[in-house]
Amino acid sequence: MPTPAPVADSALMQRLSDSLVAYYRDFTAAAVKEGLTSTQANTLGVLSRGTATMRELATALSCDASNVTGVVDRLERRGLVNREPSPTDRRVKHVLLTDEGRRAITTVRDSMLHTQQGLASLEAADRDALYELLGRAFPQRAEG
Amino acid sequence: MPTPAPVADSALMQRLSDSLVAYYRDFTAAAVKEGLTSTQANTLGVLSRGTATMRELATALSCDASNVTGVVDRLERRGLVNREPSPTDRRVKHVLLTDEGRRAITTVRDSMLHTQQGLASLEAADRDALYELLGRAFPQRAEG
DNA sequence: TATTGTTATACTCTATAACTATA
DNA sequence: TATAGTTATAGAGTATAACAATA
Repeated sequence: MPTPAPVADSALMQRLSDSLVAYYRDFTAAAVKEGLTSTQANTLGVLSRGTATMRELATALSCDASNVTGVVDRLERRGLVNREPSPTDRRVKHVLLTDEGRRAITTVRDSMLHTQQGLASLEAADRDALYELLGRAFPQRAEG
Repeated sequence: MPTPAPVADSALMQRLSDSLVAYYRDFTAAAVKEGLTSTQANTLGVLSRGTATMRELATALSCDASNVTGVVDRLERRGLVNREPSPTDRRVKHVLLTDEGRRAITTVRDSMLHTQQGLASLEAADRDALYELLGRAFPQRAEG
């Protein structure tokens, strides 16, 4: 047989699911080591890309805005984020990562050993290819 | 410059995170359309590969065994799974997908349009490459 | 009128600890 | 003694609906 049969769509979907489960397990375990839930760590991850309003956080976290209040409450109580009023719209609050919050999310990422080892097992060209393929298969939606 | 600079590890981690978030969002939305939580749909997905004991479900779902009782309770109440006693060990219960449960998880998978469209936008050779790279980056652990 | 953030409420998910039945 | 599954409990995540303040 000159060429192997193409991967069935369902097999690729299944492998994506398996990869997600493995990644999420690694991420959650790393978060727990820092005393964080996966939602809390995910929130810090969003904020590590830049300040966001409560509303923007809800969008990024794919959850209702009412949930963000509690999540940010708990993070703020632990000194990992701050709420600051918007200077231009008194309804809006900006959420910022504190230095301690930035340290926490960095530690979480550095603790994802399974994922890091898996990626490190690929050659540089293969990592580039994976990066490229993921970018095409999961194009990021335009934001705000 | 003859060759492009290799993708930074942090950039690849970030893209992996973004891609899996997009996948998970699609999966959760598809589950909600079927009246399922993501945990419930994930449980049906595990069972679609074959029967599992309560203990095996806990391992596959990466959660404590005590949680599985409630998750399976709710699925069973809706007729999506059944519990059957093991013929060889009276402590053990096997969880089976019903026809309705199999229909539900199939519908969920068929409803993941964003993911399907993303994958369909790749050529066959690229889908094969993605399948292969994910398999190497996230090798599945040996199971019981 | 519409939007931002919050509160109240109810359900689900999750871990820990203690328990029963069985091996 | 150890294991499978359950129950009790408490904390966290989630959606819906209603609300006050602001635009």
